[in-house]
Amino acid sequence: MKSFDLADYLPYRLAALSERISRRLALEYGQSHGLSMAEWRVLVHLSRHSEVSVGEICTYVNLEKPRVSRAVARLESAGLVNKYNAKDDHRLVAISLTDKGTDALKEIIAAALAYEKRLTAALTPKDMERLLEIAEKLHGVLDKDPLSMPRPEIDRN
Amino acid sequence: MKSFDLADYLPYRLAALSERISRRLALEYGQSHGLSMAEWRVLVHLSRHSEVSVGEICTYVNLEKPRVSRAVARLESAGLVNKYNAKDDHRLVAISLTDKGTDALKEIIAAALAYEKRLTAALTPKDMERLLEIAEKLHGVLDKDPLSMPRPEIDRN
DNA sequence: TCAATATCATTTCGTTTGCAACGAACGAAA
DNA sequence: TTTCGTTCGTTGCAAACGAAATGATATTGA
Repeated sequence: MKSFDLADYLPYRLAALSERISRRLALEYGQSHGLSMAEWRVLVHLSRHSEVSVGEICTYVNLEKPRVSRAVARLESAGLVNKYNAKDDHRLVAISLTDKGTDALKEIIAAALAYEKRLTAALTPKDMERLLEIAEKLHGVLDKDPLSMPRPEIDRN
Repeated sequence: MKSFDLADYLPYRLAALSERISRRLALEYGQSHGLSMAEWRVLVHLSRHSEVSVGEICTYVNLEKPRVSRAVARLESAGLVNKYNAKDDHRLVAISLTDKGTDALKEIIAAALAYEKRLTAALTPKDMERLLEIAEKLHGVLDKDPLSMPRPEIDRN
């Protein structure tokens, strides 16, 4: 039997690190505002785009459609977003932040940025540059692999 | 409102990359042998350790106890592992690979290593070294954060 | 020795997840 | 206009998930 150690396996290492970071980050928007990761990502997208559809949010925040749909529903009943029918195309939906959502997001973004700062403070600028460069190389491999899921729109270059 | 782009947010970037890799990898052990990620990790641990308990697997493969317990149950009914009561301490369970499990694992490990090779082929040795170094720095930040989950045993440098 | 406490694996229970099916609304072609 | 195929968002459903409860065994301390 070939020797195989999870601890040295790149996909595992990345997953473990990423999960550890994500779970810690989830406390920032979870404990303070009771949001899930999906809800947090939806809000973030809305901070930059208004009157957007569920589908657009999906491609941008890299989540499945049912998940975004349910996240939006919860955000709506929490009063953080508005949801209308799109004027021109009645299949689509037009989602926007409410004032309450805007206020909540302001706080959460501040917390999220502060948390990111704590992480990146341990890295040199060169580290950061290299990390993104390496990530790009790995994405490049997956891009050429037809069995891989498409690269998230947001993560192009 | 402060500008905030998910695309530039380190925790998101890591999560997106890691998930893309994990999902592609899952095809290797999923389509060929019908295994879940939890089952795959359990098998991997068993390739190096015999007569282990559920708890030990947990700390090593970084999964919650119910998840490992169920993974082991499925692996057992698939005939890939044996599960006895530990000789000395009857609360513990002693899990080992069967011959069938050993054979399956041999194939899966080969596929997993081949897949990893495709990824790392895009990286220089220096890249790899730097990536691990950066990961270590990020873990270091989390280690000092009491709100963060404990670092996976396996990932201690 | 015998409670009281701790540890281990499993199971229970409520929630979340994603695939697939669905109905509604659009666009194209006849 | 009508019909067919497509694209929306939502929902049904079964599987997976994790926190907490459970039951079984060990260990500790009186």
